[in-house]
Amino acid sequence: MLTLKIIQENRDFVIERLKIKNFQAENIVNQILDLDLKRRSTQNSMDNNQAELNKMSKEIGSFFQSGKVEEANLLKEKNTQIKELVKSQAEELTSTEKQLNELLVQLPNLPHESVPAGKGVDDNIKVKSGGKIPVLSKSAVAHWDLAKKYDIIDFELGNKLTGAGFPVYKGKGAKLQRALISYFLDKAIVAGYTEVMPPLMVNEDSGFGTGQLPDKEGQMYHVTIDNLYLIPTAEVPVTNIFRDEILQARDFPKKMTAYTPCFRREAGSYGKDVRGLNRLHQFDKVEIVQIQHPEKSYESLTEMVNHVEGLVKSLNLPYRILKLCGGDMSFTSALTYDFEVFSVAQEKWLEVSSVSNFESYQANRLKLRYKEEGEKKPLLAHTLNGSALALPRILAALLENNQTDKGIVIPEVLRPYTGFDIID
RNA sequence: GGAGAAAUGGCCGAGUGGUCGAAGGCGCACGCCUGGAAAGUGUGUAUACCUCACAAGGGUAUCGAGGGUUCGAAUCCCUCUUUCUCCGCCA
Repeated sequence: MLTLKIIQENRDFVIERLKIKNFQAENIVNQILDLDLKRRSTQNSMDNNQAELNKMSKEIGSFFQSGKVEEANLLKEKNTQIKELVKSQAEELTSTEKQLNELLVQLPNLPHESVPAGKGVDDNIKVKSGGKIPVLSKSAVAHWDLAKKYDIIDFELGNKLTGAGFPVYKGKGAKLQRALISYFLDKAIVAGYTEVMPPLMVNEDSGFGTGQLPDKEGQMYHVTIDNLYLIPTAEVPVTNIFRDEILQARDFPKKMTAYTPCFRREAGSYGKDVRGLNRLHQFDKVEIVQIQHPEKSYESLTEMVNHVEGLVKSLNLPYRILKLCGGDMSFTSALTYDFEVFSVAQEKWLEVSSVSNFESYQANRLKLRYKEEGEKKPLLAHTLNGSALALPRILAALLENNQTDKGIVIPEVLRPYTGFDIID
């Protein structure tokens, strides 16, 4: 979330910038500023009263020790009144802080100055494209047909075991999944990321830290009996590794990568691009995460974008990179680049990666801070993450784009991992 | 799942009702010492909030979390969480 300080010092600017995200903030901002005023005056008064109480307690103690019981009892009575007052002030403070927090959490992150205005996907800006769109024979079919033809992905079996959106990968299909995961992880490790295998379920605090809770609760599978959430992305557990931490500036950047399955309820997206691998409830993804010094976070963002581009290129997929407009950006992001690959048989661009700088927005929620050499006060770090990459749509594009009369040709870079060069 | 023990600052560890944000040690930072280093030695070393100039200074809170008793709690009581040991179960 945004810090109070930013809102206090840049009230009008905050309101203006959030309009880029199509968010009308004026009302909330005003309420926040009012509540903060109230909070401070309550705190101030309560502290003074508490100080008085503390002083009196010491006096009472010394009265008792010197046997002046009368004086002590007199003070005790006076004490009771102030105590009542402090108690009610404490309650007021708690409730004010709660209200304040509820409002703060409702404000999205400020978009970076370079973020274009826009309503939705059509207003995103193409910053780069590459790769060649292959020309397929007339008999070319979509990946769901290929999956069936070569018996590598079984959607119906997934239906039987679990439900729609939970496919079963079989034979060379399963091996190919594993190959992609290993390949992506190895590339991340070479690029300096430390591999972690995090839990696939997280608690509420973690969900809050990265911004999934409270707003996007409906997107996650909730294990109510233990109050845990299945992760929608490795971003959640991996970024939360650093929750409540104070790092040293010299430790930056922290670079972590993780492969995890991801679970998404995708509530409300029925019938919309859900065919085949396009949108699943469970899918595999390799994620890269960086915790970085605020002055260097945009360098890291570029580095991450380049890393992802390298992956897509190496798979020979036609791709384009989009800079998301304000209307299409996530709540928590300051700047996001999306990667899309072209899936030829469907004739569709499929989003396979989203690389974002959250600046201090998540860090503020996470209490993820760092100390500058020789400085006393901790400052908020910047967090970034990106998919590198999400598997299903990559797989969809690979299957469709690489189909030949003889079978599906495996890209060179994956062959050491698959052990075969064609699916036939 | 059952029984018992425990949870203190970056770490170890003292502290069973008052002057304890907390002894001592280690670590770390800076200084002295040294040709350099080690040893030695001196000083410093949590976080949030309020006041305030995001300075200095002052105040409040925090000894797993939350509540309670008390004029006063790290210290007593209750609830929860976590860890360890033993038993059961088990990949």
